[in-house]
Amino acid sequence: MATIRDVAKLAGVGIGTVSRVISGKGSVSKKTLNKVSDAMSALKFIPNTSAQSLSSKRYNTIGLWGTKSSGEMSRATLTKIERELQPFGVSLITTDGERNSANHPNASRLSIDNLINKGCDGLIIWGADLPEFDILQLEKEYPNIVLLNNKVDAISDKSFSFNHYQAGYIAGQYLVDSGHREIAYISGWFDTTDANERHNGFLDALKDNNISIHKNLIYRGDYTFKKGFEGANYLFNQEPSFTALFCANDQSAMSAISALSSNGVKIPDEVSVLGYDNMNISSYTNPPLTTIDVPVQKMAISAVRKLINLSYGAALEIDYDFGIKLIERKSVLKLNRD
Amino acid sequence: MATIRDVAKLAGVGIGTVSRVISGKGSVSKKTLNKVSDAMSALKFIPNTSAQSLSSKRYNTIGLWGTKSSGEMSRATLTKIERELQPFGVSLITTDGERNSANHPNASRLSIDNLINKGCDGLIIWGADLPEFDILQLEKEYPNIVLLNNKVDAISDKSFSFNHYQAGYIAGQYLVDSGHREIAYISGWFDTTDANERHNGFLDALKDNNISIHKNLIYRGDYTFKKGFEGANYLFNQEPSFTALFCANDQSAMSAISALSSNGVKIPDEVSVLGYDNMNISSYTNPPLTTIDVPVQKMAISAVRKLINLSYGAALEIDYDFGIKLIERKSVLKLNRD
DNA sequence: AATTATTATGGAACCGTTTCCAATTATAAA
DNA sequence: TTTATAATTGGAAACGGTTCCATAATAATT
Repeated sequence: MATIRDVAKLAGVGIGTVSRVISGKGSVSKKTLNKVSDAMSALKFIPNTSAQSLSSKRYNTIGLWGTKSSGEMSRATLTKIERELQPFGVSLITTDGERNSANHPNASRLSIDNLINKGCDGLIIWGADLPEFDILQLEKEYPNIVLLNNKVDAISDKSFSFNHYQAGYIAGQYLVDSGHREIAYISGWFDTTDANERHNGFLDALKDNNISIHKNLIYRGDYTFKKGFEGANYLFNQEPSFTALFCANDQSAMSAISALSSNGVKIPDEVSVLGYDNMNISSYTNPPLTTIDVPVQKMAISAVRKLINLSYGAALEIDYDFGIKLIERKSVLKLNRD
Repeated sequence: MATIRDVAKLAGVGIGTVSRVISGKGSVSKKTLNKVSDAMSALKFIPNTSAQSLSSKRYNTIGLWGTKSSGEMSRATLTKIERELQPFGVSLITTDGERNSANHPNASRLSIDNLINKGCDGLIIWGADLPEFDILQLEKEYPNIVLLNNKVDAISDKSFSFNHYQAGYIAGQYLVDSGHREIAYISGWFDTTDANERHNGFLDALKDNNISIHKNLIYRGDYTFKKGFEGANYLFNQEPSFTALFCANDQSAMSAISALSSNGVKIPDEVSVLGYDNMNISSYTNPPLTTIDVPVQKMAISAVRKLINLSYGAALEIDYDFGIKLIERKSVLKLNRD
C-alpha cells in the first residue's frame, strides 16, 4: 500500500502538499495539483482511514444506538439513513445497546461509551430507553447526538418524534365518526412513552365522545403477528360483541383480520379493523387495511440530517413535523346511524 | 481522554506494560497487573481505536457488501450477524454497493475497495452481482471474504448458498403429489442465479411428471406485494383455470391470496397457494400459508463464522448445508384423484 | 553459590495521516 | 524597481497505540 510519502516522492513535492490535495483544503497551484493527482493514481494511493482519524479526530462514522425494546428498526429505514450519509462519505455502525438493570445500573451508558469509542462523530439515540437525566448528561459531554423516537424538552432541537397522542386520538375519533360505539382494542406493549401516548390519545378520543371500552374488549398485545392473532380469537369469544377493533399496529391488525376471517367474521361488514403504521403490505390485505400512516423514514431522515449538521457542519433542510394521517382503505365500515 | 502514557505514569510502569495489560498478551506480574488496572479505571482509560488499528492493522470491523438487486436483507438477519460478531468485539459496516454497468465496468470492485479501505478485516459479499472472475481476483488479493447467497466452485469453502433448484423441485413435486395438474405460477424477477435455479427446479419437477404450465398461467412478478396482487388478478381472468398457484416468494403469495379472496375465490378449496420463504407472518395469514422454509439466518450465521475464522483465526462450528424444507399449513388442498 | 533458563519490564521506533509554522515564490501596489 | 501582500510549499511534530529488543528480576538447575 502506497503512503502519502511515496506519493510525495514520486510527485516531487512535500507531504504537506499531498495532504492538501487529498483534503482539498489549503491552496495548491494547478501545476502541483496535476503532478500529485497523477502520482496518486499511478500508485493507486488510497489514504489510510485510521491514520486520518487518529490525527484529525474525524471518523467519518456515526453510530446508531438502540435496544431490543426500541423495536426493530426496519431494514428499509436503515437503508434510508445510510443513503443520507453516503454523500458525505460517512458510514453507519449499528449496535444492540444494553438497557439499564438492577445489576447493571449503568449498562446503557457503558454501551454508548463503547460505541463512541469505536470512533463516531455523532450518535443517534433511538428509542426512549435511556433515562432523561442520562441523556442530558451525555449531551453535555458529547453534544453530537440526536434522539429518534424520543423527546427531551431541554434539547428539543435534537429530538425527533411523533405526536403519538394525537395519532391515537385521530384513530379513536375516526372510529366514532364512522358510527362505531362498541369498540374492541388490541393494545401494544407499554414499555415506551410512544405506546402510552398512543394508548392515551385513543382512549381520550373515545372518552371525549362519552364512549368507554368494555374491559372484556381490551386485549394486551405486543405488536406481534402472534398476539394479534391470539387477541382477535380471544375477543371473538367475549361478551359484549363489537363492531370495530383498533390494533396498536398493522402487524397485529393483519393477523387479527386473519383470525376473525377464519372464524367466519366478515371484515368490514361485521367487524371493522383499524391499524396503525401503514406497512408496505397493508394495501394488499383482504380487505385493504385502513390505518394510520406514521412516516418513520421521514423522521429518521430529518434526524440524520440534524446529526450531519452537528457533526460536520453541513447545512441541510430539517423537519420537525411529520404529518401523521389516517389512510382510508377498506377495512373500516361507515355505519349509518340516523 | 487519557492515553496509554497517562496510565503508565500513574501506575509507575512503562507504556509497553500497559499495552500488554490491554491486549492480555505477553507476561505481566500479578502485582503490576493490579496497579495498571487501577490506574486505567481511575483515569477511565479507553484505548483509542484508530491508534490501535493504525499500528496493529487490525480493525475489528467487517464489511457487508451487497447491491440493491441482492434484495433487501432483513433487519432480523442483520441483527443475527451483529450478534455473532459482538463476542469478538467486532462491528459491522454495511454499504449499498454499486453494480457494474456499461459506463462503469468496474463500479462494483471500486465500491468494494472503498469498503475495504474504510478498514475491514473481512468482507461478506452478498448476492451474485459480482462476476465470478472478479470474485476470484478479489479473493486472491484479499482472502478474507465469504460469499453469501452465491457459489463459486473454486472457493466453495467460502461460499454459502442454498440449493434453490432442489427447493423449487420440492415445491413442484409437492403440488403434483397433492393431486394438482392445472398449475399457475407467479415468478420472481430473473436477475439472480437463485431465481433461475428455483424456477428451473420447479419447472423440472412438473416436467418430470409430464405436466406443463399453460403459457397463459405464468405471470412474471418481482417478489413484491404489488406484483403478487396484480398477478393473481391477471391469472384469475385467464383461461384455462387452475387449481394451484405457486408464488416465488411469500410476499407475492400473501397478496395473491388477498387478490383471489377478494374475487370470491376460496383458498384452498378452489385454488391452492404455495409460497416460498416462510416469513414470520406466514403462519398468520388466512388460511395459514404452506410454504418452503429457507433458513436464511442460519446460512448467514455460518458465513459470518467462517469469516471470523478467516479474519481472526477463531475456530467455530460452520455449516454448509441448511436443510430447506416444505412447511405444510393450510393453503394447499390435497385433491383426491382416484 | 554460581550458572542458566524464564519471566517481567521499559521505551525507542514505527504505523500513515494532519496540522502548523517558517520559508519561499508569485503577484500587486507604490 | 522596490516594497507590501498573498499564494504556495516543505517538513517537523503530534495523534495514541503496538512491536520489538535489550535489560532486569526471578526461578530453576547444577
